[in-house]
Amino acid sequence: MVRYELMSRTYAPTLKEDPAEAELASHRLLLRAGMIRKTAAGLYSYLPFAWRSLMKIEKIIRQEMSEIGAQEMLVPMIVPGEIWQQSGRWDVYGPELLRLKDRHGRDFVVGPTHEETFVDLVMNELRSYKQLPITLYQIQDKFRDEMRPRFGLMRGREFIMKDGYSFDATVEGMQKSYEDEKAAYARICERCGLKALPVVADSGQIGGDTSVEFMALAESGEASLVWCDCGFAADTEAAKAGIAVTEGAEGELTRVHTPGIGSIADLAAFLGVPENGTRKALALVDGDKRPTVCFVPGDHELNEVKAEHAFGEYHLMTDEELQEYGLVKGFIGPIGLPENVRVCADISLKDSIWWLVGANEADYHLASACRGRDFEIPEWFDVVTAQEGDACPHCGKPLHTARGIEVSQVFQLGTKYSEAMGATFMAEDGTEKPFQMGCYGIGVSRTLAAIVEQHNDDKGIMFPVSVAPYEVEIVPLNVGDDLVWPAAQKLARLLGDYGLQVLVDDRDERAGVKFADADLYGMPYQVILGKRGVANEMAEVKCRATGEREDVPFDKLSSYLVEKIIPYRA
RNA sequence: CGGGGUGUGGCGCAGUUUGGUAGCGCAUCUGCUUUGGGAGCAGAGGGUCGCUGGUUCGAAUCCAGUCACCCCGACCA
Repeated sequence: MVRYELMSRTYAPTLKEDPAEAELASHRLLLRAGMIRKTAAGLYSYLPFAWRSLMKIEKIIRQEMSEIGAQEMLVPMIVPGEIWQQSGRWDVYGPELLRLKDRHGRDFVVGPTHEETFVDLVMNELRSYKQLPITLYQIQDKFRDEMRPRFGLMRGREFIMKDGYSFDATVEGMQKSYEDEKAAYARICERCGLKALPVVADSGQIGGDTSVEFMALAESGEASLVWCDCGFAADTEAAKAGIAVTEGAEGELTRVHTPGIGSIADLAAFLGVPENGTRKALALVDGDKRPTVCFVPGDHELNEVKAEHAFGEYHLMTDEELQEYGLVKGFIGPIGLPENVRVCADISLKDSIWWLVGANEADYHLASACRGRDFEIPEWFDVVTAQEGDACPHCGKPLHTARGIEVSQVFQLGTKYSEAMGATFMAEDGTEKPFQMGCYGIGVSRTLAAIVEQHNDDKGIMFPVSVAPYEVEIVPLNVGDDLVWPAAQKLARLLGDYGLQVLVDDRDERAGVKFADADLYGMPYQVILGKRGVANEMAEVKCRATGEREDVPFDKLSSYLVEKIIPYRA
């Protein structure tokens, strides 16, 4: 019975130098610590240490799922194309979806997510409201053919995901299932040692109305979010913030000569007004191929996700298109636009009457343009990205911005998939109704990357106890010594007997090599055994996270470490 | 997919501009010394320079094509 692991028997090849391809701390350190290796672009092999860590993350997930009554199961990774055609996503999902044909020419996809499979699974057996609610989940590899995989585990093409699906009879039931799952997700992040924030999110390609994603706060995160002291937080792609705009001067419509001043920054400086006192005109071609001009506050940016909700498959006009539609780049305004142009504006401008705008004529702007008197805006959309200082939609205080890694997301799907696929049950009132669904995803491998991202220093990883591959690493400095090595074995066995997960660096390496590797691996506690200490039955215990060292007598070592470790297990 | 870049022993790189038959550091193996923060000395093994074709007496080097990977932009756990 092995109660501890020998370094010489595991496979964790470290790199002394930084790999050229790694930019992010997590990518760099997971490679250097011998936890992952790239098999191809966006495809990573998980080596033993990474796998042990992932198993712990999964264990935490399983415990929390069990707490809320969700059942684990497993469906095939390969999905018949037919059910994707039923849901309609076969045509909607782009090249990110890996499609393949079997030898008979039948269509299949490698599952990027499994709403279809689960709906197809339950629709014939769940026939009555009496069988509901039910929540099923699995932990499985997913494949998304990302256009640009990067950052190691952060954005791979194949990745480990926990995906869960709830089936309810009523909207209220679905909301309860959703809230349970959301609460479990918050606990999962916390137990994995992640500082994460639930933020209001866009529901993207998955669909549905209500969605929250959990963002692990990290400067290196690809997602940006806004948050408020009152507890509100949202993905900037979804945030409906209050935006302060400055009114233009009241008075007669005035033509202002602004030679060569086509940018907002130049215009604001030239006329001595704040940038949000100007109105930026964005020219685009909407999903129906109509030329469109959309006005936004001068200091805000168009948000691509929101714009897609408003305009469909739009694109910003090229210089050629601007010319073709008779628009003057840098000087577009609402007065005197060509007839066929669709005109709209961001809702933050709805209360604003006096505008400073382009004159639709090179080198001229219009001051005191009065909405209602000089022009009208027929359509209003929420299309700009919230930014630092915008007002919180809940309490009105200024929002802060931060960056984060999206580790998980929960969605209220409603009947999107059940209706499309004809998945119904018999309701209490005797009518056939589509299931009310929710779906819930955790990027398991991305969670590992996020943990490393939040717990590292210049020497390496600093694993939280709950997800560390091993809890203790014993570092005998001289394995050839006839006192040190027997002591290392004895202590390893002892700590193992107390249930601690122990790794012993039994390699015949120099002290410096072992110290450097131990710091790189980042096991929470190092037990360092040198000749002098061992002669006095003393071990030096180093806490990786704090750097604190303490000399502990052999006979106190197990109780010392048990006390430090057991309470911090997940 | 658009733009930029890189492919040379296991890893990190030089050599390419100006063609002349491949080098450095780390790692590996052997021996001796060393042994609490990535050791020293001596010796050894390992590369048809991503691939294909072309130019040339001669190609890592020049030309064409192709593949892979990385970085910047549009998607998402």
